[in-house]
Amino acid sequence: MASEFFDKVYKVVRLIPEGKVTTYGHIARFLGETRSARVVGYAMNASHNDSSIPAHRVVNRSGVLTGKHFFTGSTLMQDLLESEGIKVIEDQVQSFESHLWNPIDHLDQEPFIDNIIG
DNA sequence: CACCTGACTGAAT
DNA sequence: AATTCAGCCAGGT
Repeated sequence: MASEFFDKVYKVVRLIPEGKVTTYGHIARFLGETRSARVVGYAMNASHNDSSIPAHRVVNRSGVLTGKHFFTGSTLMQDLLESEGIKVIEDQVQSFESHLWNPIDHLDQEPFIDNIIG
């Protein structure tokens, strides 16, 4: 059962393009809850069952795959990212900033984002 | 019903 | 520069 906040988190995560990643903090900030980054992570945990949510594209602010332990197998999260063209070494996304997709940067370009904030 | 914990982060010390 | 603290939400004990 997802709260309104969780629901928004899921919608944002689903918008992350292939080959891109974003962070818990960016999502939280985008939703106007800068300090709820932790809850974003918790939302991902809660959404663990929903395969439509590309949780592997969400990493922490350093580009580290903090949530990989929650994926089946020890390297699935990394494999998924690498299959999208993102190189990962020791749980750390390489060229992290160049792969970073910040939803806030797309506020003007992505009309459907308005639906999320609603 | 009170307390603890967790895929985090920015500010304060 | 490194470490600690507080804040956020939901679910479990």
